[in-house]
Amino acid sequence: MPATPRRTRSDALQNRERLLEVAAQAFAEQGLDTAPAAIAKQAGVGVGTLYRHFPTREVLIDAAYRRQLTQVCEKVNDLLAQHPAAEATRMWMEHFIHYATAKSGMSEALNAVIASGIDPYSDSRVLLTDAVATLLAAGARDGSLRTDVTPDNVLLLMGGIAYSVQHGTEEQARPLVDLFMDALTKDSSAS
Amino acid sequence: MPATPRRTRSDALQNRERLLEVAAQAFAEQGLDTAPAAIAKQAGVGVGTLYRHFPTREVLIDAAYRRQLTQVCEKVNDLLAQHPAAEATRMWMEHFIHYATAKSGMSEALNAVIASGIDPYSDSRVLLTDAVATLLAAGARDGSLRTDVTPDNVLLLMGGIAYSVQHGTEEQARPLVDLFMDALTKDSSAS
DNA sequence: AGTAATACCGGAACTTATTCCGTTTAAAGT
DNA sequence: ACTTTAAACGGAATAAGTTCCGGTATTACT
Repeated sequence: MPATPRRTRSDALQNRERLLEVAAQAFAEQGLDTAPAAIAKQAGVGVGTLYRHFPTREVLIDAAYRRQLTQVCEKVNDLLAQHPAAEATRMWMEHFIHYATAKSGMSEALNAVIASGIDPYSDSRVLLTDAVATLLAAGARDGSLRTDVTPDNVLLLMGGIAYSVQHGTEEQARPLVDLFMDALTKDSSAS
Repeated sequence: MPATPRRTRSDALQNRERLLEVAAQAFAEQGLDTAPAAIAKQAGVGVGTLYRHFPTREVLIDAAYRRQLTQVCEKVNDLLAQHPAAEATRMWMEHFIHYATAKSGMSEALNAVIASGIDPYSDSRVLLTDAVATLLAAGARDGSLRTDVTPDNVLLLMGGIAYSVQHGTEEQARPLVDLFMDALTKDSSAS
């Protein structure tokens, strides 16, 4: 048994970084169904290398969009600092939707991440879940949001909205966000 | 130019029917990712025949689940005949969810159909849209449902719920249905 | 019934995604 | 500096999905 926790090779790190860069650009320009082989080639590595770093399409997408997603999720803290929970939530959802419409491929990516309950522990999913959890917790504290909803519930429905937006415009998503917010802000003593 | 609108060959019809039967069973037993080749083989035809009748996976799924979906959608009329619109809607949603949890593969199929805004004119999608539209219209008539929501909006969110149910239990879906119904029954004069 | 036209059939060929494995090369120890 | 070790590499091999085309069987017509 090799008890040598040898550290990661430097070329491996570089290749990984390169792949991520290329993938992010390729996804944005040509959509999520860009051929893995093409990405590998442009990054100057073999497909084997790509698959070793990112075993499935999902993992690659997840990693490629992580940075952007991080930005979206960080917005939560800013918003909560300046607005009551319910309002912050609405604003965040709109921010989220805006992002989904603005960045080509983003909503596809979001859905790939959100809808894949298969792997609830992907980094991006954790990121999103935490963001929503923070909002819900704040809502519970100031009493502006109902307490019988889980972050997963919210994410799932937001994924649905993002998906619909993908084929429509930001304006078309508005009614859905309104609808959803109405539901979230309703007194939680129902039923 | 052959102006002979020759009628469809009888063996073609039989094959199509056979494929549908086999596909429905295979999907139910082994999930939606059953290999096309396997379905074709069990139906005793070549893959070419399968693809001619059902050009994409979606079309096949759509066709295979049509009958079951029809049943679910027909329930709308029964429910509306005996209950006010809002209550009928809630009951129908629960029926829908129940179906999604009971029939293995059903929620996958539902999502394949609903989430594929790509082809808004698939037969099953029309079926579902009509069902929801009927409910919403009834709600508008008796004033129990808000009027600023489209059937597509509703379907999309129901798809999300169905998807979450796929990985959970019927009970876990309840809060989401409640949430959604709260939103739908809320006064539509908002904002 | 016999024949011509053509819709349909089956599976081979092609394409694209994923896995596997012999070779290379950076890292750690001498 | 040199050797050892195994992590990482590239691309060939495999698997799965989809298209294409030569052959066959059904229909419509005589």
